[in-house]
Amino acid sequence: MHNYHNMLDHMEYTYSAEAAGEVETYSSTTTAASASAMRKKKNKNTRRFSDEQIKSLESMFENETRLEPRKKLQLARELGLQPRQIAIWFQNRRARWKSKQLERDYNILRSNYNNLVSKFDALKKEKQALLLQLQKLNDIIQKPQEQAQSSTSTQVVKAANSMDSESENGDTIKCEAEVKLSPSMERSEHVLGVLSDDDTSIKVAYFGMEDEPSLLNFVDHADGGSLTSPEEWSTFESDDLLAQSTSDFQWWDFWS
DNA sequence: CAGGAATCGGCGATTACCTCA
DNA sequence: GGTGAGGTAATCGCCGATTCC
Repeated sequence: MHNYHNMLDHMEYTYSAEAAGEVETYSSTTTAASASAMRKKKNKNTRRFSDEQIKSLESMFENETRLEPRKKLQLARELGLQPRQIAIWFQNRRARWKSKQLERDYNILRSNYNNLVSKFDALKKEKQALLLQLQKLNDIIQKPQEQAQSSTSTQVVKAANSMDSESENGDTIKCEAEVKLSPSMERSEHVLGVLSDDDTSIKVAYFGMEDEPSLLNFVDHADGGSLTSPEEWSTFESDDLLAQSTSDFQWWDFWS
């Protein structure tokens, strides 16, 4: 709509070849066809900026990536270039910087991602080791209880028998049997909890949580590794979700 | 004061040309 | 010497912000 201002800008443009004496100023009355012809001629006259010019432009760019109009005019005078050329150079320079920055950002992201992947793998292995350790502990605890339970059952049978035969003393014998039975039954419920795949439920169900903090500590630091710190765990709230994503779909595959 | 036209400068995409392997 | 790739100055078309009337 109102883009012609750019056309005017471009047409009134005078190029660096002017420095060599061939000043060419395009007027706003130039037709499109002749402008095209002149552009071709202009392009033939196009020369790269000198090292000194580039050096000045670069040092200016280091200070500020966008030039104020006044500074642009001043720099143009100093370097013997047109203000438009200065503006274009800064424009192209910003584009190059942005492109490089994108590349740098990409490399940083890729590096972070690789770190996360290796941490995740380490955590998976650690979890497997802990589960294995837990299972072994469970087996160790379960065996003596089974023995105790079988001996208690024998006593209960005996007690029941004696209750039948000695009904006048039955009350004391009956109480003794109940006291011996109940702890082992409760323990067997906890043992069932160990078989769950959920770590939190394991801790709560098996160790009774706050009741036995020493045991919890033992589990948390079983490997002695630094990966078990709360900060590290916070991003992995659901192992199952991550495990699913790794088995069903390698979501990072698109990088490679 | 509101609103449309004009101006300015920036950006992304692209072109034209040059240099170099 | 021809050629393709990469770099860079410049162009084009568009947009948002600001100024002018």
